[in-house]
Amino acid sequence: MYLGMMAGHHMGWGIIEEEGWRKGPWTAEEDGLLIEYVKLHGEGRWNSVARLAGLKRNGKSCRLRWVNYLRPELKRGQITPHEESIILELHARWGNRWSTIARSLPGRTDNEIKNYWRTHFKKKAKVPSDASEKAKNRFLRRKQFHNQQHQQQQQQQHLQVNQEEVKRIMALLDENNDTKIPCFWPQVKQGMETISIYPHHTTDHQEQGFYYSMLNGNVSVPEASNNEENFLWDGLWNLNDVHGNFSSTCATGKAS
DNA sequence: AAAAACGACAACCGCACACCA
DNA sequence: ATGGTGTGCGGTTGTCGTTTT
Repeated sequence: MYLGMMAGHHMGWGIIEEEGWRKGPWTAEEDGLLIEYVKLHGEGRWNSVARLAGLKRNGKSCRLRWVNYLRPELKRGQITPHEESIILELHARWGNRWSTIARSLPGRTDNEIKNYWRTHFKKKAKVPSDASEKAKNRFLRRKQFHNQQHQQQQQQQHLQVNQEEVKRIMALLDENNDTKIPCFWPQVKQGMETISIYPHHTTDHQEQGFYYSMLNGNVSVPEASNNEENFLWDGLWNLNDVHGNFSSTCATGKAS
């Protein structure tokens, strides 16, 4: 039930609330006023917009319109297959933490991702006996097996990463100013295994260390990651992968 | 051709949290 | 300590266009 619609009176589907706030779809004129406001005053202080910009919209509405639609850095167009795979992987990891997922997809909003998920995957995700559920179970069994093996191994030897290779890759990422975009997290051969490197998002790479994610889903979390969320980076699995082939994922480090 | 169902997207709501006086 | 304000998040709903029956 749409309370605003009941409380206010219609102007098409553009509603004036009793308090005087407009609701419903934004007009081009309102968009223009909001853009002008942000140009002059920057983002934030949304409750001042009505007064300063002459908009009959409350602060929440203004913020939402800006964040989800008017921001210049927003990416338009369809979600790409690559973005889709990231959404799937991060949703498997974090559940409905849309804003967290959105931080890994530059130019996409939490609202957009949420809508996309609901439209494309919610029904599938509800069915517990489908192929992806079976794949997940296979994954968990496999992961458990590898964890047991690696626990023994890691007690004996500390993981030594090819530091030179890591530095080289990080320099490349920096050059491209690309460290926040999970287009490709590089992988480094480490003995028999391939390791994906997730850069820690601070300025000093020397001190931060990196997150490692083994191709086989096993994981070593270095000293630098000391909170719960980092610790959760114990490898990702791909909902798409119904055949049980588990790939290293193109995950991202935390956005700042 | 018309109605129903569906999909995509925009926008609202309630709640929680941070900050400040 | 507390109440007010601003902001962000996740859930939900409404609208509209397209597809299916």
